[in-house]
Amino acid sequence: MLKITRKVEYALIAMGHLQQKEAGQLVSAKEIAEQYGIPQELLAKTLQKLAREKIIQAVKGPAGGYRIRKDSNTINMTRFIEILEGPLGLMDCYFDTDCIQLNTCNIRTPINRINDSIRSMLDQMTLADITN
Amino acid sequence: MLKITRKVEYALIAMGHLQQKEAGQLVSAKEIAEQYGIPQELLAKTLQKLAREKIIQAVKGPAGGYRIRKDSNTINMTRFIEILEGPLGLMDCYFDTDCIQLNTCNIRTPINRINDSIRSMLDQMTLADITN
DNA sequence: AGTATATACGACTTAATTAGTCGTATATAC
DNA sequence: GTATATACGACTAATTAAGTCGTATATACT
Repeated sequence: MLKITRKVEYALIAMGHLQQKEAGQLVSAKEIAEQYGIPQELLAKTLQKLAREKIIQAVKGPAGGYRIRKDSNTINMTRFIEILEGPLGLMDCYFDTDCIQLNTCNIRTPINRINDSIRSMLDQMTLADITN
Repeated sequence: MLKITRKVEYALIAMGHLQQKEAGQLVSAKEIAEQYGIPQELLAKTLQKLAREKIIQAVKGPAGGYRIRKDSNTINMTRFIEILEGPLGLMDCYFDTDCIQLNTCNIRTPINRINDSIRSMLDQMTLADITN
């Protein structure tokens, strides 16, 4: 509980790695996977998601790979996590409002307050804060 | 991801319910389970854990049940959650230090900083903040 | 043109965690 | 002694996360 998934973990490791490279330098998923001992295909899929959302840039073909964008490290952690894992909330009713217990539930409001706290914390945190 | 488990959810609902009762009044797991439409046995087990840790007081026998203690609502959320779910950290390496990747891992420190932020937030939050 | 290597991506399988159930023991009020 | 409540470990079911596979596409290089 309250754990980050491997997808996010691997993605952060990769972002950290990419940011250490000189601007414009391409690194393949394979290279990163090997260096950190993580499953290549899984890492590839998460990097593809990030590329789709324009967090990083992908280049196909041999000698291709991924590279950082100018604004890559200004993205906040809420967005980053939600790209990879979907909606970020302590309970589903933070997004879905079709809970049967909604009327009797006596903790929805306070839980959502915690939620907001965590979210705003992650909102204010950029990738640069993590990977630098 | 970053979700609270049902155990904690149910426990919070129950605590909220107990706190609404007058001091010393006993409420059975069955009664709470029925009122909020949650599985009785599961709720019972979580309340037992809380009783074992002296968060609430249990009374056996017919007309028995659980009741709030004087200091029940001064407990902080980190402790409350950890009683029910065990160690609370975004990554296992926050507690276990036997990760193979520890040496190559480039995100351990920053992740732990986030961890500390979330923990201290939950540390400063008492049960009363949630259930009142 | 053909080959090697990279991303792209959906479908699938396996592993791990969470949720919920069951059986049995114990305490106690009536 | 019976009914009802907590106590608690063992078990099963359901859900989610982790990882794999197959296939398509782009492209640099020979």
